[in-house]
Amino acid sequence: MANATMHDVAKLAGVSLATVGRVLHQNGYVSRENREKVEAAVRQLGYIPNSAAQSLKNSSSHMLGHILRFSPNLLFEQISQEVDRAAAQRGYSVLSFTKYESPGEDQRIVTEFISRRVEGVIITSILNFDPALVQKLLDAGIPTVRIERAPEHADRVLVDDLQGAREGAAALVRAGHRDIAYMGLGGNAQVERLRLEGYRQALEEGGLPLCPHLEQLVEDYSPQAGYQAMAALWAGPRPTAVFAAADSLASGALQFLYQAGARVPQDVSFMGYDNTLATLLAPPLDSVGIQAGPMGEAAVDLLLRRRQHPLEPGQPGKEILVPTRLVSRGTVAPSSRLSL
Amino acid sequence: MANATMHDVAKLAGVSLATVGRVLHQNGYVSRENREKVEAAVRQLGYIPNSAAQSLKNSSSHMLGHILRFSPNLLFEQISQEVDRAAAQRGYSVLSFTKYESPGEDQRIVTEFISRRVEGVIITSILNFDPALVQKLLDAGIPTVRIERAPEHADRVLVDDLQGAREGAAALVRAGHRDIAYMGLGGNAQVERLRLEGYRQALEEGGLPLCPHLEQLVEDYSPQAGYQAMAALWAGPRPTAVFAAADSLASGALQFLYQAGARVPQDVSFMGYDNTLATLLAPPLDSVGIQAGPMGEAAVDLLLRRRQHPLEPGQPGKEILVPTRLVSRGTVAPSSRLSL
DNA sequence: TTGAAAGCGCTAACAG
DNA sequence: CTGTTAGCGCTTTCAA
Repeated sequence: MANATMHDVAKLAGVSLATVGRVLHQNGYVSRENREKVEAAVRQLGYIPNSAAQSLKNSSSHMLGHILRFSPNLLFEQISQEVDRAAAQRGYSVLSFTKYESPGEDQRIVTEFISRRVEGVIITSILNFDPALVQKLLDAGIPTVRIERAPEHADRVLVDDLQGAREGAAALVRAGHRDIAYMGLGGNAQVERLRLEGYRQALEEGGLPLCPHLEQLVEDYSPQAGYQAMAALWAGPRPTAVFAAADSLASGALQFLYQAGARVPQDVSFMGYDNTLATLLAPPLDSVGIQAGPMGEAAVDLLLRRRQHPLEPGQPGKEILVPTRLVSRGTVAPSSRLSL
Repeated sequence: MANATMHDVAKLAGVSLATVGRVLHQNGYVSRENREKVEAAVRQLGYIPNSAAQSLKNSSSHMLGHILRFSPNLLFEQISQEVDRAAAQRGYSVLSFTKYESPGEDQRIVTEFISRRVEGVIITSILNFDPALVQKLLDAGIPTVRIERAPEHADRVLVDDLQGAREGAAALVRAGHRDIAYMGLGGNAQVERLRLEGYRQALEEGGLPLCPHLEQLVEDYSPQAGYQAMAALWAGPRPTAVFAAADSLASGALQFLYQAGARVPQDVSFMGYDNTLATLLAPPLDSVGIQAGPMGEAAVDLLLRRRQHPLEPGQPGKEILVPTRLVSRGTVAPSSRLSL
């Protein structure tokens, strides 16, 4: 029942603990004969090292921690997968916690990470994660990296939202649209500011005026918010194209258009953002893709590299900017509205 | 930098290790005076126990393992969240692995679980997970529970798919539809058999004939498959209602209908299954909801209970059937086709 | 009511 | 080339 230990292996092979250790770690000299005896014993017993003992001895757990929050789109789930995969490839396992809004939650998670002696922590898209607790991790010698929403001073992996949004809106401009609406989150968090700014830059670069009534700023990324925003746009002077700063908003916007009987792209062109739900919607949407794979890899690498060169207090953190990738599926059509 | 140990606490408090232990575990007798000294020292040092040492000593890791596979819908992500949450509430952390199809993957994951001495493993919706490896877990004294796809003999948490599908199709029957199509996965895995069977039962109970050409069996749960299935249905004698055995299939079906210019529910009523994407689609879909919360809880509880009463070899595993919950959003309309 | 001490399984320095 | 040994940090028995 209980697992075999190195001791059992040594006894069965008729050698000492140290010899077993040498074979297992392939270091030091071991006679061919003993090596084979040990290998046979390992196989026969199905010996698997006890990682608690290893952790204790080496003070290294080979685990990373990941904190994220549930969200209405699939992006964080994707990032979670990719973080796990990247970690696995580097011999690490990931302890994930989904943060819920319950008092003491942050505290509990951080304590758990410290207790488990994780070797790094990834915080995905939670700007306000209690800074004192992040500091507590750093004090415990645990490097921390942020994905997507991050304070300036932290190590972080960000989406190139300015460029991404610019590219998304530019595609609409290039198709000849002049009345291009934007829907996205309000507030002045960096992510939202950059997406809006990218949209505006694209319009200006296309020689188009910015119309406040075409900028719908909503309160959250729910489909409902997208629905409302689209309803508002449809009531006023109608745009011929819409750029939604998240596929989840696009989802709601399409629900409104469906109900209103307007068709995409015949009646209005559409561009989404993040490329998570895009393939699931009707019609499948053009969307500015966020690349979860590279982000997960970058985060894990940054963390592991910090083990050699810890972030000195006061030093600015390292920022890795991951480019977006626009995917076209036919919801951007040439503008049919006469422009002269 | 490195964390304080019990030793540090003892020294600072001027007592022995054993006394610190007593305070920490609230057992044994400790004088009020010493208790307060220890508590003060713990606070001052920010002492957090090293769980590797605890695991080693207690041979119990307070971790569970979870294996799941990436899927095109959101169900498994939901289950993953709920498993994590249920485990956290019971003082356990979860080590999750997403299984990719790469050789040696199963082996690697199981070895990792045994090495970490997880106290139970949840396998979500992977019927063919190498049985020899599951046996290896059991041999190592690690109980295992399956979610959604499970061999008969295993402890398992299943969706009541027969009842769920019956209820979903029955809603269409009640609305007066006589030509109700089904789209779902072929093959004879239990999940798929039961959903199809539920659909058929509902039709029979409504006195409707079963028409083979209305049963579209596809190869996978992708939107593309749903699209194709809907195209096939739309080409033949058209149904007035469609029951999709997964929201991801519904997603593709709606894409086809959108393109074909048919409207839901005016031209065809629609019922989805699993209720994951339903709120994101246009129009938001009626769907038979799978309850990830109760499933996650049941799985964790089953696992933890097995620590007291291990599953004897030969004994049949325990099965927990979680009911579905139909959610209406207006895509089932009365049939307009004359029935007499 | 308290402390000393053994040992969980593993690693690695040291002595042969 | 091989074996002995001292811990890593914690729990718990035993003796005081």
